[in-house]
Amino acid sequence: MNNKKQDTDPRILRTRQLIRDAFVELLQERDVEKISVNRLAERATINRVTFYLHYRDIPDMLEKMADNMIEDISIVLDQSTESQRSDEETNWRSMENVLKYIAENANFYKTILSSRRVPIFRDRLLMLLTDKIVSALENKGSESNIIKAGIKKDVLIWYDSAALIGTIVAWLQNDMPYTPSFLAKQFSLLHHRV
Amino acid sequence: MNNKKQDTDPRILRTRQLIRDAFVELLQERDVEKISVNRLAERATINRVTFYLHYRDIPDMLEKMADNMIEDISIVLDQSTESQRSDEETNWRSMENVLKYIAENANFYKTILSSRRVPIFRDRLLMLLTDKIVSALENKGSESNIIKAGIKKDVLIWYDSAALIGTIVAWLQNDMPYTPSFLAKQFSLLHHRV
DNA sequence: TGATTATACGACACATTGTAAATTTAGTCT
DNA sequence: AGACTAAATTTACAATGTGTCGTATAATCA
Repeated sequence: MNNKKQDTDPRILRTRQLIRDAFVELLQERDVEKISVNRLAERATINRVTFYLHYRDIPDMLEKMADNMIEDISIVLDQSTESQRSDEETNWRSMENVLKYIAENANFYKTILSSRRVPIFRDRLLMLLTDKIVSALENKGSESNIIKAGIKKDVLIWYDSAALIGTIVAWLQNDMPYTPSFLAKQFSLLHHRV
Repeated sequence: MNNKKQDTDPRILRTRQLIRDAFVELLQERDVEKISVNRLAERATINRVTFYLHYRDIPDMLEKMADNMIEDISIVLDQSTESQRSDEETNWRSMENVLKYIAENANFYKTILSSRRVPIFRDRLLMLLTDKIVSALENKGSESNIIKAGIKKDVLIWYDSAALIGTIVAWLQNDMPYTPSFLAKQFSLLHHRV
């Protein structure tokens, strides 16, 4: 793999870290439309051309940053489900661990997730959570009370995954007034109200 | 009021309509980052300078379009609650009417609501629905089963408002596989599962 | 009809973009 | 340590986009 060099060369890591930090800084100051490669490079104390060595343009940069975010959170999820049985208890633990991880990196996640003009991070997280909910539902099977109550499965999936991501964002925007553990428990109550 | 002229002069109305249509068209073709005032004016068959007579820049245009959208939907909401008080039946009718209205303008709403890079319309709609849910909850009072079950009120509001908007967007993105009436009924089932 | 004003047109200074050299600097490897 | 490799810098360039001038034209309204 050529990735090895990309992931170990300290010059590359340093530059990417500088770009990432500068982007988060600028995003706290202004809308994303006003963030030019010019300003980004200036703030990151790198040359403008160097930016183009790493990313095609700013949307490309956002995508790759979102990829990394999903990778990080997936690792947390995988660690939570090591034991492999996908019951209620496991799902609740997973959510708790994800929230804890987000809380530990609150500055980063608050900025990128709650920034109104950069929905890509929210979208990616939504996809991840949707997958999680789908597989949880499939394990539950068709005898679920929800389905019996006349609620369509896809509507339920749309509803709950959007609810999860929206609540997490609101929680961050309000500076995390509840502990990760408490919020995870709230999700558990809300999600299984039937 | 000076607004009168702004709202009646056919030249102004025509120009704004041209801009709006051109924007929706372009948004279906490319990401919003690639929509310049240049291209927008060209597609709208107006002079570029004319755009600046109406809007400061593209974000300003988006805001004003979102204002109009909220205005339109608020009218639908007000019509639904004209005579009646705010009981369950009324809330359900309101939602049904909003969904019907959106379905009638599906092309416009699908484009602007489901476009990933233009979250302002979704955000505004979220705020509107949040208000609606808050007032519905307040009418219900504190004897609500939900509150008794240990679910925090603000968490519930975050959860359900995000769920509503997310489901509507998913419904549009999937080309409205259910009728407005059916989906409103699904909301009713989901929202009152306790 | 005459006054008003939205729009068109051409032009301007300036910023941003994306790319292409050649060169310097820093990290890696033996 | 010295040689090799590649990342980063520097400078330059054409193309595009931005926001704002006058001034002229044409549609609207009273």
